[in-house]
Amino acid sequence: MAANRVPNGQIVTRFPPEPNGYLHIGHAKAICIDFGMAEKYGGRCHLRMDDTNPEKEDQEYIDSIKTDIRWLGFDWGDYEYHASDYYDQLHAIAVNLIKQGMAYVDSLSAEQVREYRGTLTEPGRESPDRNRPIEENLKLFAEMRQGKHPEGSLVLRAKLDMASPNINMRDPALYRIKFASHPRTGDKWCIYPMYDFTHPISDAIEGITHSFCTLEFEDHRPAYDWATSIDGIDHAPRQYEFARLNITHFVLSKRKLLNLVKSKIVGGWDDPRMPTLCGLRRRGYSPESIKDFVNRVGVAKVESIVDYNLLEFCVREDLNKRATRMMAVLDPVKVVITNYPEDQVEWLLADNNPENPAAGQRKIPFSRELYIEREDFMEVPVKGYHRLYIGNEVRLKHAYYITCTGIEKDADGNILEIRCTYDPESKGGMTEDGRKVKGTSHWVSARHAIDCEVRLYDKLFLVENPGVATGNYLDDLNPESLVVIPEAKGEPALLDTHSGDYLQFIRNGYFTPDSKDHSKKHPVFNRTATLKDSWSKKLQKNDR
RNA sequence: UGGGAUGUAGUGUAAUGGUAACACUGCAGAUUCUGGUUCUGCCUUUAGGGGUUCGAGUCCCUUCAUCCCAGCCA
Repeated sequence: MAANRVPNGQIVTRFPPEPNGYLHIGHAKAICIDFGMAEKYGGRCHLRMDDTNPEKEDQEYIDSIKTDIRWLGFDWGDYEYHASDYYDQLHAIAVNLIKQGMAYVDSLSAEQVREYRGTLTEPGRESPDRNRPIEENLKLFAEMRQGKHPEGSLVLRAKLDMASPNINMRDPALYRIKFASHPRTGDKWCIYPMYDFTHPISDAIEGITHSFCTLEFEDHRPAYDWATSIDGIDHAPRQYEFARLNITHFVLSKRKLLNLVKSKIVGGWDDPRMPTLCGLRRRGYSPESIKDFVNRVGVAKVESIVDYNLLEFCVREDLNKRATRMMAVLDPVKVVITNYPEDQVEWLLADNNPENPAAGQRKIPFSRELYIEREDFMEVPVKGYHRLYIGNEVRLKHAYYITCTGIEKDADGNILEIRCTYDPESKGGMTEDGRKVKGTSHWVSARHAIDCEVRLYDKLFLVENPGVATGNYLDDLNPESLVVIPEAKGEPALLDTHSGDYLQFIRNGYFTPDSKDHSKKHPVFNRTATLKDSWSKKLQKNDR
């Protein structure tokens, strides 16, 4: 995109987050564009904190933003800036503007400014202060800086065009008074520059060539072009707009995300159901899957809503390649292999990842009493069911073929244990005679099993566009977005997993140890995504 | 009713004025020691109407639809 505009091919971009919230997947799109363009054309990308509103901004956010960008795999090198680095320069430029009669101090109240601005269809009127003498402007502006005037009493405005059809050009505010302490400049300033003034000039100072931003800034481009053409600014970056990322079943507005956190609907910014980068990370998403997703979505100027399915496809595709396969039983029922020696234990070999032989193998213990998934047995099998039922033979993954001979129930009819026999010839999961066994179940040896907590995460919202039909996105919350299984049974090797590991619990989905709560003493696994499940789909169809 | 943008399968994104395509979803089937993976096939597209042209998704006119803008937020 327009890289040929730069003579030596050196393009310079910037990612300019406002540190007033955590980065989410929508920002990931911007990051991929800003850093990606620079990478692609052999340029560089600056990280610049757009910190011009001390009331909303916080060091906590600054730190998290840097962590998240690095996690995604991007590096701004030494090019780390803050809009607040330019406060002195910005101030000098403003003073010059006043001297040239191009800016004035306005004493209209905020309400009055609004009235004078006119409406979308009617032009505005000029402020009575618009022609205040330059000397007076200079004096007042100096006093503003010295803290001699209360917040809201005065504002510095550019003298542009009150009749402009573009409201952003009707004498935009350049500086406002705020007696707020800034995370970086402390109490040095009590006047702070506005976005339309700060952003373009910061871009110019840094030698940015391509300033990418979202569509809503399109209307600000004339203001951007004005600010970068102020006398003394010798570099003219150009602004390009692209559409924001929207994803079905998600909300991506800072306000709504903040509300989810504050109202404790989720556990925090890094709750695995949040679309924040820290949330997705804790959920078990790899940075590669997120970047792949963003690349597949593409860049355009049409407002669009991407199907959540595409995101899930991207994680699954990536995790399928890299996740270590393990076995865990979430809803255990006991299986007793009646012809297997009481005290015998065999350590069977299992592939860590069939998609990647280099991942090696590990050993899992097999014994007479096992757990399998409750839904892997049916007393009265439905049509097409090829798992365990009385008389049927199935394979225990990596182990043996077993045939169900009977079950034992309690007084209420609950299945207590399933009795089976095994075929010693089928060790490793196959036989010489090549007979077909359709069903394969995962399992865990009862005496070797470890107890673990498993957190089953699902979409936070039930509908594609939360709030659109109901009027309130909170009405569309999925009550089952988190289902906790306090005591799942897992194979022993699960004890050796760590935060950041990508796992697949065979036939159950992709999981990762929780970065906050997981420990050897109390293993906790978060479900990143389910496996595709054509069987339950088929069942549902048969029900209808 | 001011200004700025945008309309291509269900979704997202491509197509020097020259056969409308790719991915996801959905559906059907094959393979499989995960009902996963993999593979095969199918469904469905240029907002409407005019015009220019041998030929239009692309150029022109027009209509319609959608989004953004009236912070001393970014």
